[in-house]
Amino acid sequence: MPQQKSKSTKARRRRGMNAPEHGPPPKRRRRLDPEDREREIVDGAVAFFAEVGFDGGLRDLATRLGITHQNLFRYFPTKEALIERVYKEMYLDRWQPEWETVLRDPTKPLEARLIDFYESYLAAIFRYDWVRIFVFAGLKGVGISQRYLDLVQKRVIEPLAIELRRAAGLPDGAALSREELEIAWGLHGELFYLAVRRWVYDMKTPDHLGPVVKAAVARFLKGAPAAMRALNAASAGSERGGAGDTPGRTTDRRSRRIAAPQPVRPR
Amino acid sequence: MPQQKSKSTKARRRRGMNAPEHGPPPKRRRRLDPEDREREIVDGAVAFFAEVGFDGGLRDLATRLGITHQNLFRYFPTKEALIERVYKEMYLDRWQPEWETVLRDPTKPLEARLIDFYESYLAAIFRYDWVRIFVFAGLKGVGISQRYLDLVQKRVIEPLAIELRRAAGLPDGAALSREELEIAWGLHGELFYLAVRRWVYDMKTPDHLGPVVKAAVARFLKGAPAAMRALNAASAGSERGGAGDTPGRTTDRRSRRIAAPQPVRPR
DNA sequence: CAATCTAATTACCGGTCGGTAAGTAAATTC
DNA sequence: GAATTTACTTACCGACCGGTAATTAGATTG
Repeated sequence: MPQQKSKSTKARRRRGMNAPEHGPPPKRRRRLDPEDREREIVDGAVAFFAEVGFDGGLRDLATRLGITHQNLFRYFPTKEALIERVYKEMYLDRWQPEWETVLRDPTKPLEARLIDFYESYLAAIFRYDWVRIFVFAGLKGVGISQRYLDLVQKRVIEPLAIELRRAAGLPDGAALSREELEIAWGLHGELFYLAVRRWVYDMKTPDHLGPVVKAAVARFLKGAPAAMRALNAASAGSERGGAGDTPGRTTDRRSRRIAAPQPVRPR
Repeated sequence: MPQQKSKSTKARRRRGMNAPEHGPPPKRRRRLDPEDREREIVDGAVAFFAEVGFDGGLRDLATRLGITHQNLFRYFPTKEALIERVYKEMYLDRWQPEWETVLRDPTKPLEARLIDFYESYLAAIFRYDWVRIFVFAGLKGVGISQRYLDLVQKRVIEPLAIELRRAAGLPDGAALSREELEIAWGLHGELFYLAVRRWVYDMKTPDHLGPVVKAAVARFLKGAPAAMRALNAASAGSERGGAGDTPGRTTDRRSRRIAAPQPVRPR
């Protein structure tokens, strides 16, 4: 790691041009402050790998940045290290802890909480870079995206499932079954798939997410509590008919719990 | 195209061993009938590219098949041609026209139709190979996966949206708005995202899809017709607020139809 | 201005990629 | 059995990959 130099000279930095200079490279050699250059490299790498995937060549990336590919090695010892940095920027540094509190805020109705959460969440991830890199990483089998989804499950899906239980008037406390989690994943999946359609398959999608989120949440909440109740069908019948037409298999539900040893109780 | 030989000798084919021989390659040279070899190559390519993506090397693929990579060129003039063949097998040849009729069958209630359709559809696509190649192809920007999704929209999503209109007691005939389509995409996306969680992110998902499909459809139908009605809010009041809180734009909704040009990739 | 420091470069390496050309061997035919 | 056909292989090519080593040049300092 050659960066982070004397630090006494750090004050008088900041030259003029910092734009990535996409066009024809200036003949004159640009000598940047290491942290500026590193910033450019990381940002460029995010955009580059999002577009072509992690098999993209370092020479191509360097060309986009207006530098030679060797210069990359001054900042990252290996391609893998650069990719790790991209992951970090995308998934570790961008998780907002408030999300977890918004979902549990008892002063607001569940519908408002879900709308607030998903509007904020989508504002963070509904982007070309984020979605595509996330999918690339998943296909590559990189552990970080799997761990990210585990985080989503623990901090979003499980709390939401518990709220749904409450909204359905069901007793709390028992571990969440896989089927209960699947209900909560439904809303999440619907919205994420919208992002995939947009950024992976380049389909036309609504311009503004707000109305879509509101509609999806409202629709979701109209069916989800009843579905939770249907899972725990031992107690009460469905409230409007229609959904309860496949009543079987709900008796042994308690037997196949999720493996999670820890009680999902929010901290 | 070297295959498809004299055809007069086609009758006396079929040697013994046809298994892909995954283990140590037999020292003796296997001389296969061209169509058998081609079948092995295509099947092997599907499995191989599904695993590592289309950047996987032909030498690796050939090694798995127990042949040399040159032999591949006897059957496919270029790597791209092989990949095209994989697409064809996966997406063109596996579409079942009955799907389109099942959805419109007027003798069954909509819920039963949706359950039948999605159980059949998922039985076809909820597979490691299919899902991963579909996602790989989308990221690569290959036209075929985009065209496939256009097909899905035309043959599944649009008919479903029309059925939802009917179920909501709305007048038929007018062109479908983007928002109406988005409702129908919701169910589809929820189920496809389940496949992505399973085959791309290697998460635990329910073992049997039947109950999941039934639950998702039932839940969906509890909210979707109301959402359709909320979109055409001019007629009746929404039954619980929420979705209709951006009431403007519903009047000129007819003006921005699906054909809208929409700026691609604003970024 | 020369001296210094170091960001960024040119030059190069072994390995692998998709693809070509020539040779080899397994089946068929007589 | 010998001749023939052709499925398959070995040998090789230029281009490009990630990565190393030596060199150049832009800014700062005296």
